[in-house]
Amino acid sequence: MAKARHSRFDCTPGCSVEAAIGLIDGKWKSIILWHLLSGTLRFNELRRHVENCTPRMLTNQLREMEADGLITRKVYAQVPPKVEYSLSELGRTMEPILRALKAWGDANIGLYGKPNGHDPRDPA
Amino acid sequence: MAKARHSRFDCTPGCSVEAAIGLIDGKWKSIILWHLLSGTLRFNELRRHVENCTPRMLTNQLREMEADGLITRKVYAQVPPKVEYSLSELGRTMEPILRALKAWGDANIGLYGKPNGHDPRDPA
DNA sequence: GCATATAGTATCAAGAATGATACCGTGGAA
DNA sequence: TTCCACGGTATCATTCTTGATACTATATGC
Repeated sequence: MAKARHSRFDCTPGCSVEAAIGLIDGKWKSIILWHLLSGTLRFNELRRHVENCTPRMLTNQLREMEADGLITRKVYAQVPPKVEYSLSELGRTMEPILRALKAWGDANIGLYGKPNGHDPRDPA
Repeated sequence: MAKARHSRFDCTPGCSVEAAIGLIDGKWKSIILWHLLSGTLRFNELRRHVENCTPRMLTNQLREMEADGLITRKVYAQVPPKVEYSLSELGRTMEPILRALKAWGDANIGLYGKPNGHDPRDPA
């Protein structure tokens, strides 16, 4: 988060929920985390996995998650460069969340996607 | 979502994750859903639960979630008006996600908040 | 000498999300 | 007669987020 969209300070009952979601609500974060669940990936590997994500955004999201302690960045002093991203221990603790999201999506994706091959809101 | 921040159409492997999170990434949505887990609430009850949320935003988020089929809006023909919000059946299926978020937040909230009773960034 | 691959960065622009504030109708209570 | 509660809406402004595009350094292979 460039600047916390979900505040981390108030503590109404929904606070913890807010806190947790605040860490994964970047446009690509959940997807990145999901892919990292399967193992370490290099920058360009991530780019290939997360299509349509510009390098700027990818760097952005990775840096934010690194700052949040969710992922680890390992740089190899090589040329051409080699940088590996992986889940930190903390990041791994998000696995239940990610799996719950995945499960829900798998179960309900038909609702707003391709029940009959196209989305109703899709003009084509 | 005024306009889907998380696209609902691509289908890279992280797709379902994206789809699920797309429905709850409004600034207040997860919190609203969390409170509705405990039962039906009226508009102003929600306002009291979700502090700092302007009526405009509350309406906004509620309408979006209604459009997404997550919540149900029941209007009573009374004066003064009475409107009740509750989780739809679909909304209820999000409970595992919400609980996972809550569990994570509860376990890790100390990381970025009040490890010693107050936030260091809190002026008071 | 030249192109290639890697892991980014810089700059600018657009678009989306959120906030602040004021306002609405109505029926009942004071 | 005036005020309040309820469930919002309207309008404007601001801030946050995201995208597009071009660009960098350097060792290696051709």
